[in-house]
Amino acid sequence: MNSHLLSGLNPEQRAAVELPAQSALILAGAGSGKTRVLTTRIAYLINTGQVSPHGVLAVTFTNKAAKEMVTRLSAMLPINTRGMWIGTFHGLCNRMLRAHHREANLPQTFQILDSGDQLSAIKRLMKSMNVDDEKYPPREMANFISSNKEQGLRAHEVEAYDPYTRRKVEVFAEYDAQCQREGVVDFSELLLRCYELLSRNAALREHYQDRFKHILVDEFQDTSPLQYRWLKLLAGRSNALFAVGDDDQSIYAFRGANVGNMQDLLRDFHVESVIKLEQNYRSHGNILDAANALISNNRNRLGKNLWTSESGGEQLRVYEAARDVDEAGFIVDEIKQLHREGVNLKEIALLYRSNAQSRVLEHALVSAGLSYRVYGGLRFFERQEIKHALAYLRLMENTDDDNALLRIINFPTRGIGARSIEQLQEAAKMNSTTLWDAAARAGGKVSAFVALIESLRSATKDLPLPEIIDHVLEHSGLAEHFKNETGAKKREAEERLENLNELINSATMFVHENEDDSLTAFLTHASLEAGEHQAGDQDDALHLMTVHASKGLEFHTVFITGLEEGLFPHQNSQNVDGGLDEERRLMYVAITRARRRLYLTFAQSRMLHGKVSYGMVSSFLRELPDELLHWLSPRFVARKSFDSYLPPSADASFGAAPAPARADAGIWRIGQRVFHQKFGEGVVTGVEGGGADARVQVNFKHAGSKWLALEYAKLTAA
DNA sequence: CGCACGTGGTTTTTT
DNA sequence: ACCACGTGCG
Repeated sequence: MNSHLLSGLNPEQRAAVELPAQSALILAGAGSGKTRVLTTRIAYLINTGQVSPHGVLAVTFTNKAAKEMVTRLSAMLPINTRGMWIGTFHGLCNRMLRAHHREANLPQTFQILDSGDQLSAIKRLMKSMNVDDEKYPPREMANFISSNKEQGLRAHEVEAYDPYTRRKVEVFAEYDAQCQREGVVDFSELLLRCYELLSRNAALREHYQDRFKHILVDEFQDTSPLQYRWLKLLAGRSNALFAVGDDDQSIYAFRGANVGNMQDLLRDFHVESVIKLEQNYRSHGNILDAANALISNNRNRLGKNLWTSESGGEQLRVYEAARDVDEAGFIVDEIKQLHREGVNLKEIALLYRSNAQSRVLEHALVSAGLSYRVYGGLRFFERQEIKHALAYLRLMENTDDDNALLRIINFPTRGIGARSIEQLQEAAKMNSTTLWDAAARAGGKVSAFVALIESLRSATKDLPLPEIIDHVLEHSGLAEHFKNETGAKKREAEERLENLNELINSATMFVHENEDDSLTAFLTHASLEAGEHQAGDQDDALHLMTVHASKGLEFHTVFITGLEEGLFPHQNSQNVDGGLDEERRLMYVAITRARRRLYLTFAQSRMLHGKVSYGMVSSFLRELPDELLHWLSPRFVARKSFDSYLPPSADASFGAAPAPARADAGIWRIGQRVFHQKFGEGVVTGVEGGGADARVQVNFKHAGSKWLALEYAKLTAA
């Protein structure tokens, strides 16, 4: 009965699916059928009676991936996937913590702080602790706390040898105490708390170890140390951990991912079988050859080479533009041509390293009347009006949630000013209570607010979820507030009202799709699934997104734009250990998104932070074999190498584009290798100013990064 | 309380 | 260039 499951799998995929019940690492290259192997493995285990659906735990990073797995599994097996433990790390930890909230020392209705909530909680705390927010930027503090938790560390476990770090540790400790008082947890707390729950409570740990005979992990290269420890704990001595990942696509080290987990897994789980999935079903040969050539420049790889049974296909098309706007113009022309040839717009992606680059592209697309969609902006549950509505609901659920209270105590305005709020905070601090308790004892407008929340709560006690929300919107004054808006803000307010209505719709959907249709469950859903970027695959529109956001997707045609030294690879990666390698993996991800056609474009100059800046072609382009590239810009037709690169002004014959306004920083360009009498070797990382003020920034091998005034500094090309 | 203006920062991001 | 945030005034 498994023949239909296994048919169509190549030998390696099949070997992975049919592995005996032991831990394994599947090195799955881009486009090698990774998700298919993962889901087929689960179906196979269940079908062969090796495990019941009840005994499987499958974990992913995104809700999208989890959903996809469930959908595919349902198509393969006639089982109810609803109760199965398939989800994100955060989703599964949340589930365990809810089930054992007492043991985890949490209220049953604990709420989840998203990154924005976390930041405001930290700001508030720092104010009350009198911490200087110039010396300790709240954002940095949030990072400090989260990254320590991702390492599995509590405040008292952090090594602090200097007063600066010690102060941060104090805030860390106080922050956790504040969250505990308020009955809220942030994202990393969800994981750490769950880890601690399992590690301290032997009975619980053994219960889950007995249950989950097979643990499957997607995108294993993206796991953090804490996530890995959590997996190890659940796997225990005898369960099988089936990890699928690709070290070459590890692009999230900056947020705590640890590729080293792959090596550790081999050692810790005595993995005998590493299976490599190297056959690619996505791209033509030249695209894969380019990807392979590029990534071979990285050291410390587990080693993998993608191949395809398809033909080589086209060469990669390279285009150099004078300015960013010309780059955009070229892209528009090519897209129009492709569209005429019958390629759907939604089969074309424009990728860039950083979000700011979308602006110029968007401008050109609008002028040309091409429809597009930018992926990755603000998400539904992160919109201001939605967060306000949710804050009412959260406060009704859990009055200890100071964050929620502060957000809405004066929104819409009800005459409770900064002064009254300060008094509340002082009173709460004095009596070590929450703001709600302090508010309950206050009079006047504050007590009216307390009464409002209480009346919302009692009036909605027995209502179904969508009606609760409807009632709150109508009686909190939120809907009213936006309805009354006039003048310049009218349109904006109308949109916000629409979004609030959409919130009711999403609650209706939620009730239909979930067994647990409580308010708490919905609020959790809102925190953990910030809302898919509006779907809408129906209309034919171009895809614009960062390279990061493109991971996992594929397109007929891909444009990788802004291939300039300093942009991609990004100059900030220069100072980070292993930074360049991660940038190269990012480029590898970008290249492997393309099925048939790949454009690589760059510009000699572009607007950056409000100034024109000049860059050199990306070193990544130089790492691609010449024979795979087809130069579309005239300049380089006769030239095979970049070594004789000249500033734009030196070549008057270039195209018809107007010459860019020239910086007097002369011939120095970002990415250029230089030599200085005193500081030695370095690379130009910035160019600015003109005339006597012209300066270049150079990152010296030994002397570090410096700004040099060109009038005085003696720089030579190296 | 709310708006106007000034200032600083500006890679990537899911949960 | 652009946006988010904070301060000071009406």
